[in-house]
Amino acid sequence: MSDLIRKNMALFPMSIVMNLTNLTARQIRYYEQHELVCPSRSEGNKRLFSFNDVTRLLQIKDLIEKGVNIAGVKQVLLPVSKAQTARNEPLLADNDKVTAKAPTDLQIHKMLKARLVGETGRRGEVSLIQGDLARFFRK
DNA sequence: ATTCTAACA
DNA sequence: TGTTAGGA
Repeated sequence: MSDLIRKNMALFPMSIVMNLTNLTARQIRYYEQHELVCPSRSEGNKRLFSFNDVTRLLQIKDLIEKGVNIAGVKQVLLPVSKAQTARNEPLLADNDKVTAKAPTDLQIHKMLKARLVGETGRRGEVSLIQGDLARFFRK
């Protein structure tokens, strides 16, 4: 079984994702409304999250904690369509090997992501990012 | 027992 | 965002 399928497979319910991400159910549902994650549904209309969903939620959480609002998060994490997670199709936002289409937007996306999600989290750089980039995310 | 949607003291 | 009512 491919890794991609594994990562997009609908597996866990709300409770599990809550513990995994330390986000409230309210927040998780809210982010879903904003198309930041797209868990599939069970017959009983219960949300079923994939590994990718959890990963994205963790990234969202990270950005929110850094002071980025929904509008900003949407620009860092490309909105995902229902079909992508419901099925086992690749998520554009989760890989680097997506160089075929819209290279310009992708590059811009990666730049913003790199600046906002600095892996080494250098202090002092945060305020600068929030200050200079904030206006692009407002509203 | 869990999760869902909608709505707001 | 928290919380809660009312269902499934």
